[in-house]
Amino acid sequence: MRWSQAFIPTLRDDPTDAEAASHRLLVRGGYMRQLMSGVYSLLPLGYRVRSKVITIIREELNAIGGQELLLPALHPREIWEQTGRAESMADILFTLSDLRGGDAILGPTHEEIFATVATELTSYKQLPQLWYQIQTKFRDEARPKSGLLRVREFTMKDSYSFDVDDAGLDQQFDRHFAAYTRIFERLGVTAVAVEASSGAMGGSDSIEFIVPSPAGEDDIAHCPACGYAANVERASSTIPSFHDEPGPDQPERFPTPGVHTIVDLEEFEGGASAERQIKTLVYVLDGEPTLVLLRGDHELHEQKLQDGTGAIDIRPGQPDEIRELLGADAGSLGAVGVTGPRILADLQLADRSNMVTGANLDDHHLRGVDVGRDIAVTEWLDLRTVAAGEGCPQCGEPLEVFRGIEAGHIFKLGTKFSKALGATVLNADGVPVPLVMGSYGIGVERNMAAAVEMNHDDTGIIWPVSIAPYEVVITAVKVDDEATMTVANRLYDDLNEAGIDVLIDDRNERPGVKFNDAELIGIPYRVTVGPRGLASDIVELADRCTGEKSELQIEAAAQELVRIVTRAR
RNA sequence: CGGGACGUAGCGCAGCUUGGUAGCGCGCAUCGUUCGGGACGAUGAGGUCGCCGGUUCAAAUCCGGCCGUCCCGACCA
Repeated sequence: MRWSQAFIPTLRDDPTDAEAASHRLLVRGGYMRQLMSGVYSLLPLGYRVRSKVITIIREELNAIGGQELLLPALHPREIWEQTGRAESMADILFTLSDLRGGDAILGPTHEEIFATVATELTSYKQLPQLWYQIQTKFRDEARPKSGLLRVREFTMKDSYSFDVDDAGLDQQFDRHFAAYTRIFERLGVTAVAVEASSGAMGGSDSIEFIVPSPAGEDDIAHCPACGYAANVERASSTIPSFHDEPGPDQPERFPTPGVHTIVDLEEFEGGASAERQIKTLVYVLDGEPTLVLLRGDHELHEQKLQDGTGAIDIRPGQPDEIRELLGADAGSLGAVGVTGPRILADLQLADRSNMVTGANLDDHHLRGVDVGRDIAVTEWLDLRTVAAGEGCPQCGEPLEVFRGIEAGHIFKLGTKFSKALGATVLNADGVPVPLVMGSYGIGVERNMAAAVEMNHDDTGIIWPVSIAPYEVVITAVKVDDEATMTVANRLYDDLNEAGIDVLIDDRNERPGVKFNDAELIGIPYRVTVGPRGLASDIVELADRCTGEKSELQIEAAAQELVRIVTRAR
């Protein structure tokens, strides 16, 4: 491509509304433009990167036996009602109606539709099957952000596996794990595999691939010693057990005027340290008020609450709901003697005694509470948020917590969707069994952004060769110098012929402008052709990643570049 | 959905307090001089001041409503 003919609208200034590095650089480098919140147009450079990402994904999926197909983005609402997700995912569904008055949904993911197609499978002999597509998803995110990292319309590679039993699913899951590992390697992003919550997907097991980055939105608990890694939505940890002094035979109520928080009670004369307090929260789970208990210094993780209870709709109770339920305001709540609502308690409260909690009477608390004796716990769950420094659940060494971008997610779905939609086959015994499904997703544009987050500097993007829009840029220093253009054009032709993606900067601009643009858009190799080098029969090679410069003999330049680029791919 | 900020030329911004001809830098076009790390001079083109309504002789500016965008939080694959 000749830069003079290309549409590469680079900007001198950073766009003000772009915070994340990938957002800022992709806009400034002329890769994309925003159309509306969370919706972007990919310009020629952006489209080239996207195509390369897709090619890599496609190659790796084909390598594990995936069959590519294409399903609609427009779905009838009824199918989504059959699995209950019209309701459970309602807040992110784009919905529309057609001329017949029917309701339609723009697909946010495709489990329902793949399962529908899979109803045509009839025998275990046809299994396993692995189908995938590379297709546009629509999710009406409450808060799109950070350019391509969190958008409302995006391309996803989603694959779905169908097996007759769990053993088959496990195999397909493991194959995807390996394929994903190769994909991220080839994309030039380091992704860490972590245990994750399945969220709205349901199913038994799921693994996220997380690219460490402060621009991400997921917190990962990681053990440097043994390699344990889990999203905090799911991570557990060990903490020292707490030794309780013996307490009274029954709880004692005492006045605590003005005490409304854990900290207040710690500082209150006759109060207790946070470790000795029981925090009582009121949540409404699918319309049902529920008490949630944790140790005073522990934070609830709502995803754990949702996963642990299977609730679809989950929210903190309103002040009036709390008062109606317990007869007191937040700050004086407790579960002692409460019998109506469900009481969910964090595991760390088990066997604790002589603790302090609210008395369900404003400005009063109870001391000497023995959890097992005094509170009618309905269910014990892991509800607390893991914190850095706590013990690894596998080896006990201190955990680290880091931020990252969810670059991919693979799920063992089980039979949730096949049962709901009637996708069954006959097994070897002639008995109809629901297909055992897995689903596996990678966000294409999100991975482009993740690659930029990981690979950039002050002057611009540093693309991995594998997904760079062009592998080589030839910078012709002086376009009205005949010798320069002869050499530059010949090199351009030779590289093109050798199958190298090459861009020649033949614009009539000053060299500084060209160098800066080349670095901004992040082409891995820049070859400078100009009178200065030509005088000694050389062109200059600059490596965008290392910053190193070297000289190439003109006659050997094309061959040498082909060798370098081919090796780096 | 809660909190905060912003909307004026392709991009980055000033002007608004105190109402009166819409400005600056970059970019763009033409010409000239330049040319190995974002040149210089000259001459130009380009704007329903987010939208609707109100006040006023007069609104980018004051008032009301709406829309849009970003950031923090909540939520989310």
